[in-house]
Amino acid sequence: MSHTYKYPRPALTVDTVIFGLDVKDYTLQVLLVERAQQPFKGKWAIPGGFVDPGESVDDAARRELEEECGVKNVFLEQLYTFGDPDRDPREHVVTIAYVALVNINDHKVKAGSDASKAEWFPVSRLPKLAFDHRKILKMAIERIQSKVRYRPIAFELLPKKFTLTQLQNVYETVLEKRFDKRNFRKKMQSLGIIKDLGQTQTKVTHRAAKLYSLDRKAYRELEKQGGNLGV
Amino acid sequence: MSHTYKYPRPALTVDTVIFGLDVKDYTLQVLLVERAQQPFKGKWAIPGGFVDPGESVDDAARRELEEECGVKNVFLEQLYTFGDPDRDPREHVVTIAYVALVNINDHKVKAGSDASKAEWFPVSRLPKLAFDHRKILKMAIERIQSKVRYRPIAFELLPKKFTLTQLQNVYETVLEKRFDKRNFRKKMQSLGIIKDLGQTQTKVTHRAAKLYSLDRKAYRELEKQGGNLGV
DNA sequence: CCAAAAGTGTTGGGACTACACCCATGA
DNA sequence: TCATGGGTGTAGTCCCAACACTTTTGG
Repeated sequence: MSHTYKYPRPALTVDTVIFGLDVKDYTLQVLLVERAQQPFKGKWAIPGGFVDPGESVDDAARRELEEECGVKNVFLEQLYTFGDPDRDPREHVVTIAYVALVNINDHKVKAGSDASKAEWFPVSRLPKLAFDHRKILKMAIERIQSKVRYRPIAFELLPKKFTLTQLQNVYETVLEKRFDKRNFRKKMQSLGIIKDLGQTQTKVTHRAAKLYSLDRKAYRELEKQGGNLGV
Repeated sequence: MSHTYKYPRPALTVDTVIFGLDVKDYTLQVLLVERAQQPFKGKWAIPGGFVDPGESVDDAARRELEEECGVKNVFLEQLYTFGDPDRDPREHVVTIAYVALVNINDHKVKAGSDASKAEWFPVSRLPKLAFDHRKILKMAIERIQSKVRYRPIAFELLPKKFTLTQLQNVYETVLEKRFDKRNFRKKMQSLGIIKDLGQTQTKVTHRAAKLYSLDRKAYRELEKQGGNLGV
């Protein structure tokens, strides 16, 4: 079956830049797929696919992310729409790019469900990319870094109960920057968005750390006042 | 002539939220067009149109803006892509929204070039809008306000030579907020992005104000350091 | 000399930075 | 008792907000 329109239409795809956080070795990584076909056969690319008509583009991105990574309910947001007519040599393909952030340790090697193979790359050592994907990725890195300063996405990557050191590690990894431990703790505590659970770690070979959880209600309050996290 | 594709494709449009600044009465306004056809006949809408294949979506937005408003080289940037399948009752239409900012006094009544009539509305008194345009407009207002804090778009709305009071008026109008005159001046001067031209106003019935111009080189320096304007 | 807008300096408080040491735990 | 990471307080600096009066100009 085919589809006929009065005027020509560009094709529409969704591409999702999936960032994975490896808190263990302080690296921010990206999931890329190797292209099995021309054009750019053998080059690495940001995973993506066509938007099914009748499907919202947000849903297309969520579907894509789940197929690729098997995750739901992670940070996922629209980045930008790239619409140069020559970004794909075959025809005019407009792509709506999304950014996602997942905990890499939960999604280790997880090959793509289609024919292509998928692999994590540290953002500091990227391979050659297909299409205009280098440009998309550059914008995605800027976005994820600025986003983490304003929204509590760092918390999404941690277990419900976490220590302040774990939280600090997430920030340091995404922002590729170290913070002073004392100042970081003071800042987080003064924001009033984390709750001391009155519990501690167990089975650690050193002083057990206190456990905290995100106080979502307080967070939403802060958010309303345009609150950034000041990190 | 018609166009046939193997898989169905959503239609793709560009809608541009055109903000006009009226420095005289401190209002931020939006240019809307009245719809001549169904659906939403008689309702007001954000001006827009289809993306011609082979045309970049940025170019489509620039073309749209020039047709609608007769302006070039003003602030214009992509806002967000809206892709719910039911946002248009006829079929799945994905729209890439843009935001523009022009000086309303240069573009007074300027009716749209197509059949519909165009009118400026203060953002505080908007009519009923077609489609999901209320949602688009809300996001556009947030964007223009946050943008003006980070980028020197205020300067685009002023003549090459301007006074500090004029500059302050632009900020106050877009942000719908008043600033302390002394602090505003100190801030702007300390940023080092404006040059004192050593000239003054003429033909004013009060003390003549000094004239300044934007120092674009210094501005780009500041921009590199992620510099926001702190207003 | 009056009206109208231009122009300017100081002070207090809050937030950030930088910095070094003691504490609890299990091996 | 040692190794490991957890946990804390203070002082200096900078930036911001708040605030009122004098100056220049043309009418």
